[in-house]
Amino acid sequence: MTDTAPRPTLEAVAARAGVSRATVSRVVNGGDGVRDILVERVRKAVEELGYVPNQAARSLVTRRHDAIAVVVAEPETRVFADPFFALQLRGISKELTAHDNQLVLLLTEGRDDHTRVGRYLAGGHVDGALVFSLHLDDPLPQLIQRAGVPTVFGGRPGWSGDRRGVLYVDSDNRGGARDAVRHLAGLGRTRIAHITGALDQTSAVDRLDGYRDVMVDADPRLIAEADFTPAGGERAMRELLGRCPDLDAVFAANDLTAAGALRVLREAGRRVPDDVAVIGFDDMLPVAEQTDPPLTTVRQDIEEMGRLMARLLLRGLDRGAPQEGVGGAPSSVVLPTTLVRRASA
Amino acid sequence: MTDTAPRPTLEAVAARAGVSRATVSRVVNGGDGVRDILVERVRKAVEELGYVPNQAARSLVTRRHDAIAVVVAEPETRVFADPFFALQLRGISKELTAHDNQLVLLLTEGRDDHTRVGRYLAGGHVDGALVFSLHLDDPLPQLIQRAGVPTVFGGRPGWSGDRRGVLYVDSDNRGGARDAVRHLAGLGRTRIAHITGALDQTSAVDRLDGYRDVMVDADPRLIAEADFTPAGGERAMRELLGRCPDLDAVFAANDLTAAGALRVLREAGRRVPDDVAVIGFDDMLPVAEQTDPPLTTVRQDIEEMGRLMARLLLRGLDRGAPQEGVGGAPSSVVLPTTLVRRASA
DNA sequence: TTGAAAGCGCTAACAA
DNA sequence: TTGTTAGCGCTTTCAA
Repeated sequence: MTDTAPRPTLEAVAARAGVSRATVSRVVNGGDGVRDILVERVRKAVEELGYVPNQAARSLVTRRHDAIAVVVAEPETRVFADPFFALQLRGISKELTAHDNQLVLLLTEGRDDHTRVGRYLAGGHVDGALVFSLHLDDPLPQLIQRAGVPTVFGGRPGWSGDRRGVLYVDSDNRGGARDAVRHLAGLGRTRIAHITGALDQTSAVDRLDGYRDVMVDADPRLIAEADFTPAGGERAMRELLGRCPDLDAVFAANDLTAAGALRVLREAGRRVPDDVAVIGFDDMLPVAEQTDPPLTTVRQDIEEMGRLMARLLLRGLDRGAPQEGVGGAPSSVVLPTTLVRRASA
Repeated sequence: MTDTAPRPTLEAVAARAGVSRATVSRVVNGGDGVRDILVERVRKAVEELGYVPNQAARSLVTRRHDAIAVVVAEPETRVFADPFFALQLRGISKELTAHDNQLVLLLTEGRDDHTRVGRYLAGGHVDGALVFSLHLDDPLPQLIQRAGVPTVFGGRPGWSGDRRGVLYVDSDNRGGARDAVRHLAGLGRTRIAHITGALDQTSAVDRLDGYRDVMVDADPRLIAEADFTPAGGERAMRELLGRCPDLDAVFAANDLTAAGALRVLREAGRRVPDDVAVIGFDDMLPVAEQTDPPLTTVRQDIEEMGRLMARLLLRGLDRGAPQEGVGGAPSSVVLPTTLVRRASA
């Protein structure tokens, strides 16, 4: 682990190029209003000295950091058990990189961490924040709001407070759920059950709402609560089978849950999709393609969600891509979902 | 998206507490050599004003950033198809947080990104780097080495260059593979096949070496090359079945591959574990527990790897936990693995 | 034990 | 078009 050699400063470059610091600064920041000959000379000096601007010094005066915090508030391990998180991150990273912004990752584990994150955000280290916090009772969103940092949420935040100016990017969970249930109905199924996700998350609530939109007069016993996990799916499926042995279809809140349900159905001797059709949500490939039979599911474009979050934030900061289409303030985005047909329904 | 209110400076705190800036600075940084009465006064002023130090100004003079870059160089999407990455990140984040360091995430996509990352690292934005780069031909490690940033690698880096002072944290891939194959042999299996991982990654090479350690005179036709994916596992398993119909066990380079193999075996009418015993690697729960039958596999403690990487780096920077045990320079770490028995072997 | 003062490396008025 | 100069907010000698 070598020590870093002392890096050349603007001063050094200026000396070498035979110009003032101001001129070097101008060239380094785009070179507008500087004669071509000088631009050339400065560029050469920069090159020769291997000059890289000191970001701390720059931030001190510009009050910009070109850095965005990504806050992942996930007390549970669920986020880490599926590629969801990584995919969003990738989308975010791509967009930030394209606009020369750094990504500062803040993972929080429980309440104690909240104050730490709040302090950090309030500390003006970053220009904005992208926040994943999908739990209804989570204090984090408000905390961040108070820190006065421009923020975009991943998924509709489930707070009851002031919603004005709250920006988020979400999938059309409700619409996707409707599509899934309609597809099952189109298959001629009439006893369509739903296994919910963790109902303290807006995505789970929205998917349940979508189910209800279609199954207006659904037998309430056809709904079983779970938590997005395979184990939860198994438990819920057993419950359902006990309560409603005549069910002929299941819409599960996500693929993991559907995988659990599939296993229980097989154990119970029900054939899928002949006896019971099953649909999941997410289109999490390693799961959806590996189940037996492969899972029909509702796909959401996770990476695109990430990219959009970053774009929205950057735009709000007056950087990033110029507004496409009509101008005006950026607003929340809800991305469409698509039904992916495989063998299970 | 509200604008940030102008934050109070040291100056303001000093004025309010009726002391000099220097004194406030001392208090904020631990308060050594300042009378208790003054410490008290300053703390109060800090509190009342909601003062948070400006990190840019501080870095400018201290040349410290309390920030560590995590570089994930993964041209393929594989990293994102399993929770491996997220778990390491979690371990890293925990350790960094415990020592008040920020995590700057740099995701690279292909070669073009390398120069960007190199520039960033050389730019002195961070105090050190944790790098995941497991491909044999990857230029990134050398690039980083040249940038002169203290670095710890995740997984043994597969370069042929100067290895002096290269620090890494890895699992005992070779030992774990040996355990797996020995376990199969202990089950009385004699025709034990191996499906490799992507052989441009050291982990795959090491696991293959472990297999060979035990199967000294193995029929070379018992080895089929794959790439850590389920599809690769299927392909390799078909190959193997064609070449060596008499095989009675398979050690797959990871769980995903094993899952693919399992499916092909079932299609081929081979019972697992009765006809063919199968072992994977990773203990990736959502996969290993969901396969049919559940997968016997070699577990590595991913999160701990991440934590250790961070600890090693921090220690090299003379921060972090005081050296446990004997002193001296930190050195690379290879973590043990454990065999987890389930139904497949 | 405290304060005064000199920068850290850069940008951004303002003059020239 | 270029240079001069005054800070940005902080830490850190050096004196007192």
